[in-house]
Amino acid sequence: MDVHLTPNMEMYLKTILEIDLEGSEARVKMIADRLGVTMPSVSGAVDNLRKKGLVGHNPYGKVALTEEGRIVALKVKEQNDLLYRFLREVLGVPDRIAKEDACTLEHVVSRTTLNRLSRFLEFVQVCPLGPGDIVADFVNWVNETDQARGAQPQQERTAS
Amino acid sequence: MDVHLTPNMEMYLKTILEIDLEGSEARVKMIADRLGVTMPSVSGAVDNLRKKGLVGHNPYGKVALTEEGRIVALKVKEQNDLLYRFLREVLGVPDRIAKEDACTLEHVVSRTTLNRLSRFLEFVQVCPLGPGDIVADFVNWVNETDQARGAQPQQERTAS
DNA sequence: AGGAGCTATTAGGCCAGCCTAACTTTTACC
DNA sequence: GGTAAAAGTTAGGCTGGCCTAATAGCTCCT
Repeated sequence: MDVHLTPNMEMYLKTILEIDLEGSEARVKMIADRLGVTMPSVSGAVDNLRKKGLVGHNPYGKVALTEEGRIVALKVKEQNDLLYRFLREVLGVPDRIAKEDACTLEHVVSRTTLNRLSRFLEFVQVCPLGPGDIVADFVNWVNETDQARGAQPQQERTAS
Repeated sequence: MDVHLTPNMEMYLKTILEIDLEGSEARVKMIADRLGVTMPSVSGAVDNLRKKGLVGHNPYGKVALTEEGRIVALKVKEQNDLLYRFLREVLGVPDRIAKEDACTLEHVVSRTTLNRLSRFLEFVQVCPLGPGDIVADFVNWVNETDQARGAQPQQERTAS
């Protein structure tokens, strides 16, 4: 019981969970469309996950998470949510980018760091140190310094 | 001039830079040892980078960054440093894990997020909002709540 | 100078993931 | 109920990255 999955396999699992949470049946085509891959790729991946006991699937049928698969998928989703919230709520990263980054990071960040991140989110929200809202302060500070730096634009727009 | 490299190629490049910064010649074996791969793997990677114009190398010779390779490698290293500092200094992640995570993340985090992260680091250090040191406060708060939660251990030690 | 031993390269194989093309099954509609 | 379209699978090929085994080149020491 410690399935170690590649990032891609985790993505398949998470996608199946998401479809499931929306109340739909996970079909190969649907998964393919969401992940932007072709159906044969999904067929292969599903077979892989089936062999690992994480999904149930008979040919031409729907794909369903097993008990264990669901646990793994939920863990991935949790990690995604945590990272997304941090990027959005603390760093103020634009929504689209926060989603993309969270989706990449969810597979590779250590448990330890995630736990710390979770604590940090809690911390800035409960904000047990008084009136100051750290996040708001950060946003204000960024805006102010952005203005002040108007002249010397740092290396924000990097050469491409 | 916008070489897009895989994470692995970036790692090779960064490793060569590091050896260089230590004042040594980058030899295939040295790179292999540092990255924990075999020499043939390095041979292949170096050839790859040479074809992209990022390193110079003639057979049985040393590997040296080109002008452009150096720029890319420095960028990667910068990203690593930034992430490492954030993990260590803000989140308080243990050193070894911070290094590992930074090394993974350096290749996959968006420029936007890195810029935000950089600003955040600046922010918590300049700490323009008064006496409170956010990081110290965070550490204290974690310790306090850790204690308070002694009974219900959360899900810290995850099943393995 | 010549051979031992280290360093490096080439050759060839494996795995994960993706693709297209071709085939099969299911579905849905007339 | 038969047939066309959609969904799914199988086959085969590609890339990146790693490995081992075998070969080739360097270096150094006697």
